[in-house]
Amino acid sequence: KYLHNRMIQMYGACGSLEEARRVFESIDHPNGFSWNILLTAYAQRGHLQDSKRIFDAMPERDVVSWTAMLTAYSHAGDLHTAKELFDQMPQKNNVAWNAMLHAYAQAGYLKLARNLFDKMPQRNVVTWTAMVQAYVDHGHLEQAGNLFEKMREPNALTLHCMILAYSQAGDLASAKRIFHSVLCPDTFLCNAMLRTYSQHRQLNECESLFGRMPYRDMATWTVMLQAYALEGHLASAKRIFHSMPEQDDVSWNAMLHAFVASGDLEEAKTVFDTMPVRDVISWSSMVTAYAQNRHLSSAKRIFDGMPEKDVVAWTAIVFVYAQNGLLTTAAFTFDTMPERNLVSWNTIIQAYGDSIHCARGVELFRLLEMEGVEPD
RNA sequence: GCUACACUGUGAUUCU
Repeated sequence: KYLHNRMIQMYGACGSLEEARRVFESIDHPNGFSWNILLTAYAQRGHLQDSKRIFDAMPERDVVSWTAMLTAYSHAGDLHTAKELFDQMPQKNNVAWNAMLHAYAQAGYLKLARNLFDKMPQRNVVTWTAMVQAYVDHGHLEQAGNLFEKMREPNALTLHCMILAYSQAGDLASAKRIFHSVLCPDTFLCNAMLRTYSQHRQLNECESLFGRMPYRDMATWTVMLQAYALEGHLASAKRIFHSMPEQDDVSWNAMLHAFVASGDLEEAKTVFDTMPVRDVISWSSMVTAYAQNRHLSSAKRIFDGMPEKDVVAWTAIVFVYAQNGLLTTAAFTFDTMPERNLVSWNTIIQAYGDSIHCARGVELFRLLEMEGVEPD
């Protein structure tokens, strides 16, 4: 049963929900773990209705099941139902309170989040970090800083959150100060600081920190690769890529994208043909690569050849059509694509806005709001 | 012993 549960979880993690369900159904008497794991597999993939069906079918629901549902509704933007679940939960633990706090924060209700924070039975480091993060995300840097100062045991994640906050606010000095307040920063934290330096185009600082890091993981190398690529040092980026102890799918994609972004179609093609595994990210990078070089038909050929397409890939091809003046094709593709998000809406609205059909752009903007997508 | 909460590296639009 333990092994079966692990299998359900693994299938769920890689998105094979059918397989996950098959394993679940092969279990004689699934235990509470099995049910919860299946439930979260569906919930974390955004299959809200299926999650709810599983939740309702469960022989018994514990605090884990309730919290998983709460989070699922929160991620789907349904704060109302999330709150109802929270109120109906037979018992609540710290995790449940934290999940509700985060739900409020995600929905932009900072005051409600803070009220919850103040009246919670206990607060742990997750609670504090979620609250700090909430202030950061909504641009309340001062309150974030105040709360942070009061924390007794910030962990790497909390520090990372503050580093990011100061970095986004353009206050590199404060970010550095926090980083240097840690005696032995772990790889996680160093990576965050590396990225911050990279974003502020401090390549020398990147190199110096990189050189001082006792341990490097995949993220370390990939951030360095990007830092060089961002400055246009493609040869150095390539050198980093080949110096890595091993390459994973993320670093391959980062290398590919570096060449795409630099406009080097030939190198991009070579990487694409060499990489051991091409996922949906690699394919859409290639769509963009051809589109940038005005190879409309090649872009389309790559797109059509994709084994699976996600919303990013669809949006990329819509943009390619629009950019080449094929507004009708862009619109048709937009209408028929299986899923749309804010970026896809922006893309099609801008396409109309740039054309003589800007009234249609305005019309689409209203449609976007009707679909319940929050415009930016 | 396995499940739920904040959480570091890769792709699309605009702005910086």
